[in-house]
Amino acid sequence: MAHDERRLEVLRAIVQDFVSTNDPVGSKALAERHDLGVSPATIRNDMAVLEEQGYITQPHTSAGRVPTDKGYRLFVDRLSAVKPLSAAERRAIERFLDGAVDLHDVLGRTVRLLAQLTRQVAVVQYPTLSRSAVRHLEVVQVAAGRLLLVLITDTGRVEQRVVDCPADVDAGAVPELRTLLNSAFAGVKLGEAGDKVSGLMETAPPHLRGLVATVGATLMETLVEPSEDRLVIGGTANLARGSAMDFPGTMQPLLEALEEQVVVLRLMGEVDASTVLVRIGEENAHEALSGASLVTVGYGSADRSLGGLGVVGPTRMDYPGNMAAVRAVARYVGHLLAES
Amino acid sequence: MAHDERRLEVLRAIVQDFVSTNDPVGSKALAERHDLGVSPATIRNDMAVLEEQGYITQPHTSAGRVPTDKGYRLFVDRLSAVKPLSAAERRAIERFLDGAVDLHDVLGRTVRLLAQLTRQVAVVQYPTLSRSAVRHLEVVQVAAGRLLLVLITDTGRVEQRVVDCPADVDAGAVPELRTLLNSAFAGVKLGEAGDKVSGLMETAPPHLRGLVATVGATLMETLVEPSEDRLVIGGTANLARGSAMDFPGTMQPLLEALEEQVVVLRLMGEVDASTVLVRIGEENAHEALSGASLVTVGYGSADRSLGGLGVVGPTRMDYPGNMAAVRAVARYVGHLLAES
DNA sequence: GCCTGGCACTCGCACGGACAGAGTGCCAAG
DNA sequence: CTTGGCACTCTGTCCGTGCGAGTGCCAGGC
Repeated sequence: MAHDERRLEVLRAIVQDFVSTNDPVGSKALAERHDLGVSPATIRNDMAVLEEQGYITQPHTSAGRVPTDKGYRLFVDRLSAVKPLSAAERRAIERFLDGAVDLHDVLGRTVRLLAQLTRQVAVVQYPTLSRSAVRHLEVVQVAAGRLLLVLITDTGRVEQRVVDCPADVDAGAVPELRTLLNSAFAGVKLGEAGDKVSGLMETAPPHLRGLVATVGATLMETLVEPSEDRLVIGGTANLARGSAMDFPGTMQPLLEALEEQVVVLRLMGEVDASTVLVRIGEENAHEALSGASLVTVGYGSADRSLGGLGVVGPTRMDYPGNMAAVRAVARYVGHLLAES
Repeated sequence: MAHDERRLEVLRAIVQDFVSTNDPVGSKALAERHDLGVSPATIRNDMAVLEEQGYITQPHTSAGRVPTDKGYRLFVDRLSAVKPLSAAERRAIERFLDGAVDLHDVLGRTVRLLAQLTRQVAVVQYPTLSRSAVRHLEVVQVAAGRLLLVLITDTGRVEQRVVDCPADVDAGAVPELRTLLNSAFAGVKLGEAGDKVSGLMETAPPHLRGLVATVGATLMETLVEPSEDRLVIGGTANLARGSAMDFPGTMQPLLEALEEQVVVLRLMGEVDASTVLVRIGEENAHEALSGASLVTVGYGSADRSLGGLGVVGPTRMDYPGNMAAVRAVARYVGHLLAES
């Protein structure tokens, strides 16, 4: 029925106008700025229905309408067209990300790029350890009874741990240990490394047994536990830009939640590389995020996902634009890390 | 002259009251809250002089007085007693920092600790590469013509670079190269490594020459250039706490400057482990920092400084408290990194 | 049956005047 | 040099008013 369709069109217009102007939008302004082909009065009727259904609301009795979380949700699910990036933006992505020297650099550039592209807070998760594979294990003796263990993954991530050994370590044993560990672990996915550790205890030559036991314990912690899924955050200055309206009172709780990382990390756990996931306002169970929206997606090659990235901003954000930017950046980063 | 001394006492009282209440302080309130032994009228006279000398100012004709940057400066230089940390705080430092597993973890904990202790934005510089020494160099072949170079410093910092070689690398050459590099560089201070690289070109066995040349070039970049003096920042949520008054309008420029890092890094270059450096408001040449104060100090062992750390906040901050916290944390971190 | 123009109504907000309170500067006296 | 007193100058607040935006509803037209 044309009737229902126009009503959705009205909702779309409201969202678009409100996002770009940050003012509650009234029936008259809507009729002027969009070719809806009907008069303000008709739009008012539609708005009344939309409000009854919970898609929009009015801040005060005599102000225009503002989308609710539910309204944004409908907009994102059914009303927003994919918004292709401009050629300039595509070029910016390449120019920005190429020439990164190591993983840290890639992620640092990514977060700055995303923040700049979307003018929101950007968040990038370090490649999750358990999904990567061991490329190399390095053992360095830093003192008589102290070894430094360095793990290099095929995503370029480096983890290090100091291992205190009960007895002094024979210098000659270190290269042996290194060879042993590498032949056992090279190429093994971190999530599956736990079994190997116990296997190694038995097959190791006798004179290395003690050492392997000690090192193995630390290795277990490092490999198996998803100990620190780190997060890189950037563009927090963007929060302070339109703040007054966007975040009621203060944005302190939001900043705290971002620094806390754990909340965002949990959300990142749900991402997947094929679809951009949008969480709007109250949909985020966590209180501090209830006034914010997240646009996230997984990155990685086709066969495995490495981690997630995305942006955080006020519910009043440019969803189509941000979704496009997030997806494009994730694709590029995925390729970059897959080939290295 | 007792006269002058009391005037300074008045300034101290003004700073203390203003810092704790965030309200311009008037003569009457001062007389009540502090035992200055004189009447409000006398204090008014002193205030008039202090204002003429530029130490305080009044926001409006009929409001109390507020310290100027110059006033804070005098306070910091001559009026503030060292404020020892409470036993609880000392314990918090130890409990918080012990149990860190690697360098990244140490710095992450440090920045959180400082932010929590001072309720300001905390900033910690990664140990500057040029002041550290090489502990180990690792070479890993990740593809036929591609090597991964991992540098481990004695401060526990790890740097990695991918090296693309023009020709395929013989697998047997990798261990040789590793041994060669380590015997040449182990223990060498990074700042002095440049000479070694050129020396190495000549002394290397003929079949490794080409490889050494390629790897050497990358090594030079990594070792000699103070490429990325990274910064860890935390507690930005503290900026949003008292914001309204503390930062005129928006704190966006300050957040941007912090993310930019370069401004703060330059300031960090001037620190030294023996004295806590305080920069107040306009003393920071940079515009974005003109409304903020920095309290910084170097950390490291007695014989060499590794980097700087500190806090950033509104000029209206608890200088003695922050100075004490910054110094105490720097000492502890210095010890921690020196022994590892 | 749906759209439209008209109209009365409701608020929020900006403006302006009045007022109280805080704080000062100055002066004359101790 | 200090002190109490006093007049003065502001700011912040409260209130009342008017305006404008926007709505909801109704009766008439396509």
